[in-house]
Amino acid sequence: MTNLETETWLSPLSSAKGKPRLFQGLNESALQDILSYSVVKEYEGGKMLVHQGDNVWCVFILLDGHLRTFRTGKEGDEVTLRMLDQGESCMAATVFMGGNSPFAVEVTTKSRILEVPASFVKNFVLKDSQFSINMLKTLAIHYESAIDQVDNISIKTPFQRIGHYLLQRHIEQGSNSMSFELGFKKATIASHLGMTPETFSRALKKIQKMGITVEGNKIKMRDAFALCHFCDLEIAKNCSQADKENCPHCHF
Amino acid sequence: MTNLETETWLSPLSSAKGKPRLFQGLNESALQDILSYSVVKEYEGGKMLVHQGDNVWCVFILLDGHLRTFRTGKEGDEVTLRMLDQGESCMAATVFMGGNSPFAVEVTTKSRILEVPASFVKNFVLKDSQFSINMLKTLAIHYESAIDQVDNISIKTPFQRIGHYLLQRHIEQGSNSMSFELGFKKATIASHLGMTPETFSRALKKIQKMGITVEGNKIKMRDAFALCHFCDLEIAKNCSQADKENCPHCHF
DNA sequence: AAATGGAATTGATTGAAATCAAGATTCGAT
DNA sequence: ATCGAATCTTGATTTCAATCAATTCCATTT
Repeated sequence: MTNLETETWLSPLSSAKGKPRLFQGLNESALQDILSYSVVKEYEGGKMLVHQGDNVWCVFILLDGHLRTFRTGKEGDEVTLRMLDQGESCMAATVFMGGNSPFAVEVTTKSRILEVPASFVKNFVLKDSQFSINMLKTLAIHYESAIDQVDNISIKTPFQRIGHYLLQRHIEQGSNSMSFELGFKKATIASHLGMTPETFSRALKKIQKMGITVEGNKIKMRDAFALCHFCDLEIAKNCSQADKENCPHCHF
Repeated sequence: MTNLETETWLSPLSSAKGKPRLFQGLNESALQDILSYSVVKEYEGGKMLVHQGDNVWCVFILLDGHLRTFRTGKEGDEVTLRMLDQGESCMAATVFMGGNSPFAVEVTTKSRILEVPASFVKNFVLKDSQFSINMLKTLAIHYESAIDQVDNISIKTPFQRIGHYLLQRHIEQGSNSMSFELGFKKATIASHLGMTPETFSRALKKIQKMGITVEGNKIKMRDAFALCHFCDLEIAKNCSQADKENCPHCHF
């Protein structure tokens, strides 16, 4: 497989924005090594990639599309754990635990996915220390965002949760534009935030009084600081406006 | 520092039960290497080891005592994230993220703690692949238990959460004895399970109708299966009775 | 043994989000 | 454009856990 082909087939592997964290800083030969053991597959929206309790044989890296990981309770209720965008990966933790997946993975929109065999991954972390660092960082990020989710669900009101979520999305998407996409179905986000779609809808309505306009999947902000009310230390870390004079709320 | 001294000062490092996961499978020289860069400190209960947002300079490994990690919201409400027993560690993820701690760490009972400098840890994962594996497993476990917490809080009733928690404790503590310790203050557990102490107390009362006796901090079970009702795939993994004929509920 | 203070329990009340139940809106397919 | 299905919104009601408030229990100390 030549370099050119790699670039073509696996565009996110080289693009700045969606480049998988797992591949950052790897030298070309390491990357080729990984790719030679992996396969790229396409899935339609709705397909279940992994069922809760499945034994997983690979790590999934999302080249294109959207995935959702979620957990189902005995009575069929479910929580959305993560909503994955291009470049993100899942099943890394499960592969290291060597057991069954504690959650399910669903393709929400048509996706192209790189599947790296678990056995290869386990060997490769021993050989390539950059890859091992990437793995550690990936798991650390997942862990921290799970903590965030616990925090959100247990000590924030639905209103605050949505504000916090919107602010996060806004900053992730470059924070310069005055508008951004919700990216996922509202019911999915609601489930991620630990509330029903009805509650989500109502809280979203309430938030419009703060200078936010919601049109379907598009969120428009009156000004750059409309969501600052929901900021916290975690978010401020990634905010380009933090500590600037013109940010009215960054007084941590 | 001789071997004998190590054994004496750092008993959990060699004991089977509480041996830190981070040190499992390390050869003696690696262990000595780590220890020579680390310090052991003693703290009284109540001491705050880390405040939310602090910059951390080390990984903590609990040799003796109990710790609690928790997160505080803007209005002062808090969630307990983890309750650490002997041999467990914290701050590993934060060290790899290289930022500020997203949660606080409190000493709940007098503790002896091994403090391993962050800079050393970051270097050592590059040198010792067994250590790097241990680190990955540790993070994976933390991640999975955070997922468990999300699951608990958002799709289980308080009653189910407590049952699940008790069963977990029971199995952790060797599941042969018909009784086990709660281990932490009830209010702390309540906070970990996302409920108030009042709700915790009421649900605990309700659970006694299932053949569980609660006396202060001690839980006694009428029979080995009293808590099986709360079992799930995650727990069954670690249950020595799983898949056995005599377990009335293991029909996964 | 009495006294103190923190922790846990118990009861009464409130409130916020889930649930139940219709509509409205969007989107895709024909 | 028209139909149908899925998604989302809105309103009315219920329910479960939080809150408020008062004891009781327990561990320490004196």
